[in-house]
Amino acid sequence: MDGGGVPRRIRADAERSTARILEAAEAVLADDPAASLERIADAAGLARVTVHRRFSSRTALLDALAAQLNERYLQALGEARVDTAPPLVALQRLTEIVFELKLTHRFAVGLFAALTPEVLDRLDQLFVRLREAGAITAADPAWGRRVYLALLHEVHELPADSPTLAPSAPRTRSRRRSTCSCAPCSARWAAPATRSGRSPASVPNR
Amino acid sequence: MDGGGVPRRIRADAERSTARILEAAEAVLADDPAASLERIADAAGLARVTVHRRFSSRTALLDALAAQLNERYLQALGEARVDTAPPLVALQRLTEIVFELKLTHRFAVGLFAALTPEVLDRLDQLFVRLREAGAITAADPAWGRRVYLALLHEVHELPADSPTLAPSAPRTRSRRRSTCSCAPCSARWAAPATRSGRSPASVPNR
DNA sequence: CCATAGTGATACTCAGATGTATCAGTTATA
DNA sequence: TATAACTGATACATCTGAGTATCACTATGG
Repeated sequence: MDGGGVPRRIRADAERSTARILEAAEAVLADDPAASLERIADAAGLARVTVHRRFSSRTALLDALAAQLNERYLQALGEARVDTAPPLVALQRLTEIVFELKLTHRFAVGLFAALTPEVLDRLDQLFVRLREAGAITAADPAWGRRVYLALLHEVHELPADSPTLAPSAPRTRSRRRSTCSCAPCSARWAAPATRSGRSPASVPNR
Repeated sequence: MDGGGVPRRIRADAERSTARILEAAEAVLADDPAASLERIADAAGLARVTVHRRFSSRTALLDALAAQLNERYLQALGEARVDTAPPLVALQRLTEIVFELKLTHRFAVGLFAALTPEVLDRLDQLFVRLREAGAITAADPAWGRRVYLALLHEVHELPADSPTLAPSAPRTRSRRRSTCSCAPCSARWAAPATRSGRSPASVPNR
């Protein structure tokens, strides 16, 4: 399936465009998952047509975002040496990195089934080791992983002025789109295709 | 602002329609938050025009869903006697009800800022009482509330065959839209207005 | 039973988004 | 420098959904 077609070398400057698009997409979509490709292109400082050239479809772009997140996760798992370091040490290292990931990949992080089985498995393995070490008691490692990620998520959703946390890291809490914190406003959940408001939120009040 | 307009009595008939629409909307939107009003109307067994007659706009419909959720929450808080019962007892009662709410109001539950300050305050008060009773140590009741809801949410997101839970309640886990569990498929996140796939998810893998 | 509220069917308008095509100009790189 | 890749601008075609209006029909409830 590689076909012996023409190599069609990719210019360095095109790769930069791709990177800028991905970056802009993450930023814009984190703020409004229903944002149009045009807004993403604007944020990237490129024309909409260029986005279409780099990504055959909107879906392809979103897939790329998910793939990027998984790469970062694998990188984080490697850096934290989750397979070899003492589990509690690994957990702390991982936490710092994942926390950062949740800030920088707010959109991708909210994608359904964003994480590949490989990433999930490696996370689960850490919880297996935590259990073996007696650090946790939960029988099911997947459950441990879910709770872990859920709690991290809640922390990262906390308002900046929360008395509970006094984070050292810079917290650029843009609180989604500022115009849409109110119930009626935010309720304009992903209005499929109209002039009416848009903007949703992945993990809200509940 | 009530204007002395014509009373325009509302027929019982119409109220039933409204209820059916809300019910259908919750079901359809839980499966696909970007679903069109047409699909909702279909699910309700009504014409799309009727939906527009009952709710002036899509936004109005979503607002109604949020309002309904808040009503249910207030009702739950009342039934659990969170203000008077021993806090741990209240917590358990509340948990059962909220757990049910998360199943029956999967969409509204995912709306950003769905819960009114009133509901949040009353929930927080319970955590204040829990702390006073020594049941928990968290300083910030809002944080307790968030963790509580987040964990409940994770439980309700667990796959039906999880070894961790052996729930007594019937668990109709439709796993969102069955066609869209895979990454590429689910990545078709709220494509604003095209023939390409749709369907997102409010609280996914992370 | 009858005035009236409610409904479905149909046909619109309007806006926004995706995706394609073309072409002229610009930039990287061998 | 010259080829090929990349880009922006522009113009389209197409689709989908929201929202409105009209009219004939049905069901409610006093």
